[in-house]
Amino acid sequence: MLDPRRFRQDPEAIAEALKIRGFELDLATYHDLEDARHTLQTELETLQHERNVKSKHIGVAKQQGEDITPLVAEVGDLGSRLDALRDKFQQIQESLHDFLLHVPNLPDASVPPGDSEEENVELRVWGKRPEFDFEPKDHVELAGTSLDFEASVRISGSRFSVLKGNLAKLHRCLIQFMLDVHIEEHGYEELYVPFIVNRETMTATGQLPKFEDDVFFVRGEIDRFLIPTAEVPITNMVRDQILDFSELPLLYVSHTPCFRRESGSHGKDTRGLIRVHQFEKVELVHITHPDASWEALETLTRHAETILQRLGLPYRAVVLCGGDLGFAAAKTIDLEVWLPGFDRYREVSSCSNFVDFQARRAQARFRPDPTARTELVHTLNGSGLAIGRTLLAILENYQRADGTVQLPEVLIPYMGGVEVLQF
RNA sequence: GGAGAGGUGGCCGAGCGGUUGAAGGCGCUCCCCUGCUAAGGGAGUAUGGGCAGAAACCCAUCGAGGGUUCGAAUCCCUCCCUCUCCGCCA
Repeated sequence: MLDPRRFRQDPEAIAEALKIRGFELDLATYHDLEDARHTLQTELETLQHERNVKSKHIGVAKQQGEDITPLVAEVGDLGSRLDALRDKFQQIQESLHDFLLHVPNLPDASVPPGDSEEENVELRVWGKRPEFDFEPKDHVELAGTSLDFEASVRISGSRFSVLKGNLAKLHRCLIQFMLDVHIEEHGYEELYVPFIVNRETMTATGQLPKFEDDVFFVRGEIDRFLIPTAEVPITNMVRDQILDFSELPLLYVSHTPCFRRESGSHGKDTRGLIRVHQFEKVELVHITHPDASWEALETLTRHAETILQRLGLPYRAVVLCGGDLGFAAAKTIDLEVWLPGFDRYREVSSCSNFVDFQARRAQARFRPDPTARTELVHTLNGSGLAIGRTLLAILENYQRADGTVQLPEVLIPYMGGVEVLQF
């Protein structure tokens, strides 16, 4: 959520800044709500004050043994007038809050203009794309029966996967490898977190209220949702917390499954592991001092890149243009791995700085020094990396003419000495 | 699943219908005193909002939401959560 004060001060400037991401701010509605809020609030508070004063008088009079009936009469219908006014005020407050919850974050000044993916700007390219003296296969062809979509369709439906044998093991080892690097070399603290979360948690990170159609809902006594990314539970570690200055930055890493409805992507990426309802990720989250978040975005992105480099996978880093930017992000750098089977780069990590946007929704604060007022922290996250897509990138980049796959050096110890995958 | 006890500030904890945003303690900040140390004295110390900011003033907030009342931390209802005992269970 954007700062309501800043909003009040200059909504036109905010509307202008949001145009970069192609968001049309409904200024008329905003002004209507804000004006109504202001009028009602003043009116309500005056009336409340009146009631408080009179009630206090009654208390004093009663204690002194005076007759309070005339005083009670004087309060008259104040109560019912207050009730009516409070209802109206709360309704407006709710509408205004809801309005603000639907407004995306302001893009950082460095975010390039553009409407779609095509206008993202390449920052750097790493690694040499493999050259094959044969026609490279995609991961579905390569994995053969180790990737059992017939089973996953029977078990759950389309867009799920069943991995078998060494392919399933490689999938598990990738998780282990990534966690080890981030914990032992990059200094992250590992977390194990819930995969089913409540509405408040989903609202804090920005998935709700706007994107309820994109996530899986769990039926029950209270509303709960399957996490679409580990960012949700991890960032909510600091929801409603007041951290000490000395605790920052917090660096968390966690491996979780991610569940997505993919409701807007019918017919898109239907082949293989590229776009599924359930996949695994190792996620990096930074909770930082507001002055440190831009540097942290660099650090976090480099940490994710380290994984690709260790695995010897060619990739490029792109900065997302305004039109491709996610709802809560101020700036995002995507890491895209080269996929020979698709003859293109595909996203394996998305590293974002949310500045205070999520922190405000989450009321995640810190105290700069013992006497100071609390301030909002900044939050960042990025995949380090998406497991399924990394797995298929390994298959496609390391494939050989005979259909076997040579494993990257760093994974061999994890695989118990297995150097080549045969399917 | 059954029975019971609870949820109050950064933390502990009192209050159970009126001037209580909340005693007391711990912690923290500033000042004073004490030649170190230990200890002592004083003042201050929630969040959000009315309001860009400061002061003053005002409003709201005692797990959440409703209700009763002139007035609710306090009484009633619903929900959420925590703890203890029993049962069940990876």
